[in-house]
Amino acid sequence: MIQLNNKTYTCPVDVTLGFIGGKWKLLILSHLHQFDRKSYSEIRDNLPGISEKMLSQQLKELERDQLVEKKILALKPYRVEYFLSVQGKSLSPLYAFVSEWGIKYLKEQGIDYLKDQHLYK
Amino acid sequence: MIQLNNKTYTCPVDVTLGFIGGKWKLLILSHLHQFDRKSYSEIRDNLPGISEKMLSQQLKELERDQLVEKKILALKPYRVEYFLSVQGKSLSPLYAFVSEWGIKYLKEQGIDYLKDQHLYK
DNA sequence: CAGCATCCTCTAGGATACTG
DNA sequence: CAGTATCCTAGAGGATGCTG
Repeated sequence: MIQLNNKTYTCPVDVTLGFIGGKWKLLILSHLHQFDRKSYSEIRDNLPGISEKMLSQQLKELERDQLVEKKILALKPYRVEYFLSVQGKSLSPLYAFVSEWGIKYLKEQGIDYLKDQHLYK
Repeated sequence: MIQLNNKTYTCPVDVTLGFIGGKWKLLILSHLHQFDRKSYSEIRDNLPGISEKMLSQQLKELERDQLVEKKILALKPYRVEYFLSVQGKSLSPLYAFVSEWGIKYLKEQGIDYLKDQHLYK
């Protein structure tokens, strides 16, 4: 067992899951990976089903864990943008692989995501 | 939105997460990746904290999703072994990356997992 | 040994309304 | 626009005991 920051992990995989585990983290991260910089409402609108509570909560945790950074663009009207930090970008191969794997799986099921992407908005 | 098997997915990442999401799946899969073939009790003992209910439930789902296969070795005494299917092995780069990332993160925190692995049993 | 069946807990996550 | 504050619930996950 690995002790770190008052938490216990069973193995390195468990450690990584501590950062990206849960229902939304990987979806948020891979969206930022795909679209570079996004406002709060852009992320929300690109993740159908997420509640505002979950979005702000997960973003806050991702900031705390230094995977995501926030930049305040303007105070009135209040505008921000979120983007992957260096640490967050170090997981880029993961976002890419998980997305590719999904696309490949869909293709095996007869769904051409890349071709029909406009249909899935 | 992508429709597949009566479920709705927001993007390919979401599709992949349908297979490996949750608290235990990736841990089970990466263990089988690391150790090739394992009996039920070996997996259980290598995943501290997992309940038997969770283990058998997750294994069953992984079998259903064709990421894991089970081979019955003997009937009395009943002996089985679990191992990654071809589909399960297609996620190997993921297991490797997630583990490597965790090891690298630990090293940045001053923990040399590979060197001190014997301490974490 | 490999696992169900039960029952239970708890918290991740959701709905809604409100604020700077 | 970008969030917070409350309140609430489903279901993921846990504990225990039993079976072929």
